[in-house]
Amino acid sequence: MVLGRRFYQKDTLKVAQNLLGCFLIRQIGKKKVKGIIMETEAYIGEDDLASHASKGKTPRTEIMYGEAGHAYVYMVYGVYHCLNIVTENKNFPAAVLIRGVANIEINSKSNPLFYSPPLKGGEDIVLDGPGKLCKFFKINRKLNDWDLTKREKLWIEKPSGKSAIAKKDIKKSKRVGVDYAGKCKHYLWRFYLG
DNA sequence: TATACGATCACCT
DNA sequence: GGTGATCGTATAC
Repeated sequence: MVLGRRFYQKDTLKVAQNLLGCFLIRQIGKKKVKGIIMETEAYIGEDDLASHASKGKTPRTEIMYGEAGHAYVYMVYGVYHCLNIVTENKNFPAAVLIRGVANIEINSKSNPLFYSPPLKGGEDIVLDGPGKLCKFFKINRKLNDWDLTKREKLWIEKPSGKSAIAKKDIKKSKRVGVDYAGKCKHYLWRFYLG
């Protein structure tokens, strides 16, 4: 079942945790890649000094001020892309960064369709880090502002049945790479499984 | 127009 | 553990 608009319109910290265990799905033509979301981070509001929106609305960050359920894709260090999903209401800049995905499945036995990083094959693949993740899923700036509720190209599905993720299985920690964010760097807004 | 820097990763020691 | 790659943004001039 595809996650709809309402799923993303909730409190960002909730959405970040609810996304754990869901499937991130990328389709290009008939080729499909699917993985379980293992790690997320929340970026909330202009008061969050770690967020790109802390400096206000710009052409780059305006996506975060837009409708929930859209992708915010940006480039870091001139090399890697990061995938975020916009949350909460319009005009409030918030998003969830997808940092880690595991148990990758590819629905084609022939040739690696997607870029194959030097990882172990099969379903043991773990993409730890937004850069690797985006390389593998072929996520780039063309998908910036993409609507994830459309079930095309890129979307997220809930596992069938009740979510098996128990609260106790969700671990929290400080976010990564935000030492410059003052008091905000202490926030435990990174969530992960395992 | 120019400059500084970062929500990272791979490779080195 | 430390560093270099590398480029889109924001900011300053």
